[in-house]
Amino acid sequence: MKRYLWEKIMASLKAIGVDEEVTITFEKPRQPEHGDLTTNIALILAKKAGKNSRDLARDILAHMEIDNTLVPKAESAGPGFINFAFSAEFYRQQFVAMLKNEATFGRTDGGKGKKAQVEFVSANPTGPLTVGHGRNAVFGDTIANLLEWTGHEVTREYYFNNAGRQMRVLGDSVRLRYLEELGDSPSFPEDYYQGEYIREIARHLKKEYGDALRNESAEGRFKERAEKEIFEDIKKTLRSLSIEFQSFFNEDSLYSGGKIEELVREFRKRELVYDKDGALWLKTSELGSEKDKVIVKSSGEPTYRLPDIAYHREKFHRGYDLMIDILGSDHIATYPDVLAAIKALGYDSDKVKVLIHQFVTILQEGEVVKMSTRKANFITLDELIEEVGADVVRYFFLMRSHASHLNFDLKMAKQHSDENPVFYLQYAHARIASIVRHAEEEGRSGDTSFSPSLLREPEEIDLIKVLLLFPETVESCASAYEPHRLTEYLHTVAGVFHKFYHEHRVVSDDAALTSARLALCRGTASVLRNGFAILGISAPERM
RNA sequence: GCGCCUGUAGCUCAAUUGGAUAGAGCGUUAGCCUCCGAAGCUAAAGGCUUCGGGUUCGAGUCCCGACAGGCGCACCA
Repeated sequence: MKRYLWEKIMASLKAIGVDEEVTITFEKPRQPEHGDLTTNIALILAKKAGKNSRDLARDILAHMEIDNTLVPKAESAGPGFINFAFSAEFYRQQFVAMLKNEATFGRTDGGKGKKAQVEFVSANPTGPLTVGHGRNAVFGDTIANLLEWTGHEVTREYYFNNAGRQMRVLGDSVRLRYLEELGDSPSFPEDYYQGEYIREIARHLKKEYGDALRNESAEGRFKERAEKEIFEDIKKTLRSLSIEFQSFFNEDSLYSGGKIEELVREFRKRELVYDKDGALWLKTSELGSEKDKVIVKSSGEPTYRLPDIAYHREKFHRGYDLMIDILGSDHIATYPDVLAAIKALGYDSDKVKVLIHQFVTILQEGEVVKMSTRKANFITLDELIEEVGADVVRYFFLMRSHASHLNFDLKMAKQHSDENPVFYLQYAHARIASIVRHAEEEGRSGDTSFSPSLLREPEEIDLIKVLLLFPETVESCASAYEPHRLTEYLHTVAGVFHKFYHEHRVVSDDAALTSARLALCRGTASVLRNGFAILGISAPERM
C-alpha cells in the first residue's frame, strides 16, 4: 500500500514540476481522524519548491489519481500533512492473506543471509546468577529471537573466564569451608565468597572424598568442582527461563590457541603498543581515549582488555555480519577501548553493537537491597523465578527500555502477581482458547472458511488493523534492539481484543457470522502466540 | 574533576527514531455479570514532559548550559 501511494505521489510531483530527489516516508498517525497513513512530503519540499506547505499539499493531492475503493479518503491537513484512509475492504483482504500463514506471520526476511552473534550473560562461574544477570539474560535472548524473526542466522554465545584471581579465591573459599566441615576452624577472609552455596559444594566434596582433600590445593579439585557445580546451576537457571546457548566460549582457549600472542604481535607490527615500566601499553590515547591503557602487566599477566580484544577479533574471523554485546552499565567503560582497538586493526567496528542495560534495583519491603555476589545478601535469579514465575520474570525485564533503570519491587511482584500485566496478555489468549472450546462444544468450529465481508463492526476492523501491524512492529523492535516496544504492542492487541469481545458475541445463532468472528479470534491468538514466542513467555490455553 | 545512562500523572513506565490534541498499568472515584472466561469492559480525576537558552514549518525527542539520581573512570574483571 505504501508502494502504491508512493507511485501516485511521484507521478503527481512530476506533473506539478517538482523533480527533487526525495524519499517519501509514511507514518501511522496517532489520531485516528488523521487516517491510516500520513506523509509529510509537502512539509519537506515546501521550502525547496518555494511554496507554502499547505498549498503544496493540496497541489500534490489534486494531481494524484487514486483508486477510491481502496483509499476512500485522501486529504491535506494541518500544516501540510497528506492523510490517507483505507477502506474496510482493503483491510479484510489483508487479513485473509494473513490467515494463510498464521504460524509464520510476523516473520520477515530483512536479515536473510546475515550471520549474527549475540553475546550475553557471560557471568563467570563464581556464584549463582543474580537478578541483574537476569535482565541481561532475558534481554539478550529476546534480541536473539527478534533477529531470528527478521531472518538472521543467530548464535547465542556465553563468554566466560575460569582462570585468574576470582576463580582462585573461589577455590580457596570452598577449601576453607571444606576444612570447616571437617571440624577445623580456619579464618575465613571477609573478601571471600560468603554464600551458602560454597558450603554446599564443600559438603558434596566431603561426602565424596571424606578427609582425603585435606592437603589439596585451592586450585585443584576445589576450584574445579566449584566451577562445575556452579556452571550447572547457571545453566539450569537459564533453562528455566527458556534460554539455551549455542556456544560457550572459554577465554582460556584464546591463550591455548595462541590468539593472545598473535594479537600482541599484530599490535607490535602496527605500532599500536609500547613497553614502559615493564608493562605493555596500548596507545588508546591515539584512539580517542584519555590515556593509554596497560594490556600486559609488569608481572607478565594480561589485563582483561587483551583477551577482550582478542575475543572480538575472533568474532570477526568467524565471519559474523552483526555482533551484539549485552552489557550491564557497570561495564560501560570497558567497551570503547575494545572497539577502538578493533577499528585500529582494520575491522569494521560498526558491525559490533554494544547494548548497555541499566541496573535492576530490588526493593524489598520498600528497602533497596544492595547486590553483591560475594556477600551473602543477594537475591538469586532462581529465587525470583521461584517466587513469581518465569513468565513474569521475563515480561518484567522486557517491558522497560534497557536504557532505563528498572525497579523490581519484590513485595509487589509476589503479592500482586494476579494483577501483573503479563496476565492481561495471557488472559486474552486463554479467553480465545476458551471461546474456541465453547464453539467446538456447540459444533461450530469444524469449518474454517468464512466470509470476510461479514466483519464490518468498528471493533472488528480496529482489531484487524492492529493485528496487521505485527510484522512491522517486530521489524522495528529488531532494528532498534528494543523488545519493550513489543510488549507495548501486544498489550494493545489484548486491549483491542477485549474491547471487541465485550461489544460483540462470537458464538451466536448466526452461523456465518460465527465463522467470521472465530476467524478473527484465531488471527488474534496467532499474533499473541507469535509475540509471546519472541518474548519467551508461554501462551496458556487455560489459566 | 571526566565519561555514559536517566529525569514525563501520586507511584512504575510508554510515546511510531523530529510530527498534529503526550499515553498505559498500579492507586483513587463512579458504573457494567440471567449472556462465549469480570485475571475483563466503560467513565472520571490526575501534566509548565526537572529548570534555562538554542536549532526549524514543528521539540518530551536534536544542540548548549544548569540541577538531581544511577553506573563507571586500575598494572581488578
